[in-house]
Amino acid sequence: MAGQENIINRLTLDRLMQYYHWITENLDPKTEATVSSSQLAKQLTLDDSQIRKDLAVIGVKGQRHVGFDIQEVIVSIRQLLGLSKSHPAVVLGAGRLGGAISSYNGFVSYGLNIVALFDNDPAKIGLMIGGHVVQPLDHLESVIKQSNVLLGILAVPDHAAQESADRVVAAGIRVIWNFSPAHLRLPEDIFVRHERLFVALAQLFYHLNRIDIPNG
Amino acid sequence: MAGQENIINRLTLDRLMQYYHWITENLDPKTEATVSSSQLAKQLTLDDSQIRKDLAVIGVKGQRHVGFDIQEVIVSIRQLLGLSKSHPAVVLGAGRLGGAISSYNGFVSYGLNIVALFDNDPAKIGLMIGGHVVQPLDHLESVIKQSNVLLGILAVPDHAAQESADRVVAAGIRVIWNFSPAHLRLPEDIFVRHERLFVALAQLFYHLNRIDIPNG
DNA sequence: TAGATTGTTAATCGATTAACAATC
DNA sequence: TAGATTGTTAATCGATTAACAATC
Repeated sequence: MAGQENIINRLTLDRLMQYYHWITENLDPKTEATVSSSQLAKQLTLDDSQIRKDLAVIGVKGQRHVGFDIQEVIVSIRQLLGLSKSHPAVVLGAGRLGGAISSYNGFVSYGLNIVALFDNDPAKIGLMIGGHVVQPLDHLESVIKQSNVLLGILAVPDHAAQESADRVVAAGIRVIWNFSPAHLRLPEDIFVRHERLFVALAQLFYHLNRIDIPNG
Repeated sequence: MAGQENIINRLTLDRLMQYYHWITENLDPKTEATVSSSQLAKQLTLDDSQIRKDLAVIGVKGQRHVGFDIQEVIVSIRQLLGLSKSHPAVVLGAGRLGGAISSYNGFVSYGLNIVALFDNDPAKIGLMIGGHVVQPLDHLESVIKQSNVLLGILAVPDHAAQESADRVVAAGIRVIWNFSPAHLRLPEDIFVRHERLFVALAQLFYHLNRIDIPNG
């Protein structure tokens, strides 16, 4: 009874992040105190029941006739995800994508803290990218240990992905954000989120092809 | 009966793209002629029925006792998505992310053809990024018309996203790949794929927090 | 008060997985 | 042939949406 723990699923977590983002970007707690599920639903093109359910999952209670307290929603999501904490991470691959990830302020504002950026290309080592000096991969293990890093971000080429993943896991990484197209094979207890940007092309091209021939 | 058209859904399209990628990266049609659904399923951690169903959707027939002809699978997916065609696209936003998208060879190899990269920052205009000269937004409409561009890629800051989207749509864009966190409001007939990278942080942090306190 | 909104259950929808006959 | 594999239907699972009593 006590150890019963509900793992919140991916879709719910993604939506909660969207709620948080929209509220903090668009509502001013000084002028508005509450937000209703139908208001949020309209803005994000979602069903209002969905929003009430998601908020119920994390224990946020609304007030009938009024809506949800903005501050309570913000604080609850922030606590659930630890958005006020600093989450140290390492980035592997100092190409354009790795550089973009390392220097994107949108991530920083949520608490992502890139502590180091690695590459094995001697030409890149020593370069300054988004406030980070590119370091050789030799330093990987010591940096991970020293900063207690648990999150690894892979922005390496396809062929280097599995090897990079194995190496960061061996060094103590427990969560991986994989931007490479490769399907990684890792121990069960390592959590991996695949970004797989290239698969989007399937949907984009499919829709483009259907537009090209509008004589149906 | 004739006009009956099955729209293939997002999940199926994404998986087909994964099949295509894995097969072309890992199998050599010279040495192996077929691949079985269970083989693919094992490699991609999917259910084998799923794969047979997806291939049935696009009309690929396997051979009982043997599997699916690799060439047939490749050709069918390539034709469905038009992976051999060139798909012209414009990128808005020449920051690090826009630059990464514009210069990523993985996309080019599938037929994505970035014809222009735009920014409104005078300091960036004229710069060469991944083989593209950064152009001022003034050129947007003429480039879209001249090259018959139907695909727009948004890599602009949150606050500029809606305005950028409206502008490319007005110029003739029909499909949008949105990398900004903003929720875009656009006409029904415009297809939008949201990438929303920041929502991934919710899941990553949630899992990190659960690791931090392993005394459950 | 009347109207608006939550909280929650039930209904629906859709996607995934299991199962197995067909068959090479 | 026996074993392997497809093709497809049925079963299951899970997520979304509808509905509405509770109520401020």
